[in-house]
Amino acid sequence: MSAGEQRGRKPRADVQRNRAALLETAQQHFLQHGVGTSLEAVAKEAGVGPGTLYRHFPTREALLAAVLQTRSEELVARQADIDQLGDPAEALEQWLRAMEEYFSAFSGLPDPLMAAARAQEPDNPLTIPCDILISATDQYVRAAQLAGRVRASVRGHDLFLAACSVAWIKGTGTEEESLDRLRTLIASGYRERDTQA
Amino acid sequence: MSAGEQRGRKPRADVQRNRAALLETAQQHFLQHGVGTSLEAVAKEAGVGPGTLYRHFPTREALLAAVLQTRSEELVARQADIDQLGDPAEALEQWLRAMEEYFSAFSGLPDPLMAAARAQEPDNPLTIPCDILISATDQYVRAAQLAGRVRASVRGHDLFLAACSVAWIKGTGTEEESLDRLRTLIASGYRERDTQA
DNA sequence: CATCAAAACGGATGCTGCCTCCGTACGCAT
DNA sequence: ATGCGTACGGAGGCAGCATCCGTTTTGATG
Repeated sequence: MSAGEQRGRKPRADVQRNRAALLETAQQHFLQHGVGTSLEAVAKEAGVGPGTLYRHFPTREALLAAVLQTRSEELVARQADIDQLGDPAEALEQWLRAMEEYFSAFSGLPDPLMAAARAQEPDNPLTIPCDILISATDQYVRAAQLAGRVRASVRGHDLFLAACSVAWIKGTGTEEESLDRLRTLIASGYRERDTQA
Repeated sequence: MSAGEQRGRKPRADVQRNRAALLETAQQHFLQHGVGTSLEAVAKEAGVGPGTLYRHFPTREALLAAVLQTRSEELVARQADIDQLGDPAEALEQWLRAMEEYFSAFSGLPDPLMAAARAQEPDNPLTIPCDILISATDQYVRAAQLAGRVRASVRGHDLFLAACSVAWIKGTGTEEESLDRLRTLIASGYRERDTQA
């Protein structure tokens, strides 16, 4: 049992070096040029051939998912903070902002993310993060609903889509003020109206 | 004055033929493969060389704008119907749906549209339609606000962005049910709460 | 109808990026 | 030190973009 770790040989040193260099360089390029950046350029700057890049990360999505790994962990870490909050409505709001920031880490990121969320191809490495995010959102939504702060008809998936939309618009270069107006609009949409008992 | 129409020569026949063929073929390809479709393929199927395509439409956006022309006119036509409606809230709602359909004419259309709406490059042929749409939206919003049906803080531009978002999500292949939920969410966001006098 | 010049055509061309394949070199175990 | 297996990386095939220029088409003119 526990077969995994180092069956047979020990992992080679250059493999780990190359992988690390690729991830670091890829992140820089994604940040500067968006998710559509040239993979050849990434390989060249990382000091490896194209073949090496594609062996480590067979598709653009695989590379993207690997680069996103760090940020995913940050998001999970933020969840701990958010869960500390007493107010479930406040928690939901902060969670939505956290997701939105995650989605807008790189320009153009929402597109492959949505594709992954929809397609349900189990081999797409972006599918897993998406599923996790959707169900996490749903939990925050339910909690806020139990407290009567969010309308009963709202689903986690709806707000996942909304956060993704805002991130997409952000990625198109819209001014922050317009984004804030949109966020407010959405918040007015999901919040429960004050029941005047 | 009225200098325009046919100064000097008469327009050549092949020019008009080619332009029409290109527009027709381009529309088919945009419909089937989205706005990112291969322009070479369009030219080939239209029976012209790449040079001819690029002479008629120097950029992808120019071709897109020309193809969109017909649909823009349909949208204007729908405005006449919508303006007939007595209820300004209903009018706004229908206008938003009409815009959304316009935005989702081709998969991937929202991206260049947003780019045009933001950039304000006067040479971008998509910029003009966007400006028109935003101000039209603003008029419907104002009318509905005067009737007390839409919250005072809402701007036409906000709902333009919202419609664009929904169209974008639609383009990613999300199911119609999820879209409807999102539309409802947005509507709840901009509608005035019932004032219980 | 014949001729001419302008205008338009279209394909060859150079470029960039994607992705694969395979001879070579490297690193680890012995 | 040696050998095996793994990983490397660049060459190469392909597709799409955008341009340039020799050739053809077209309408005007006499």
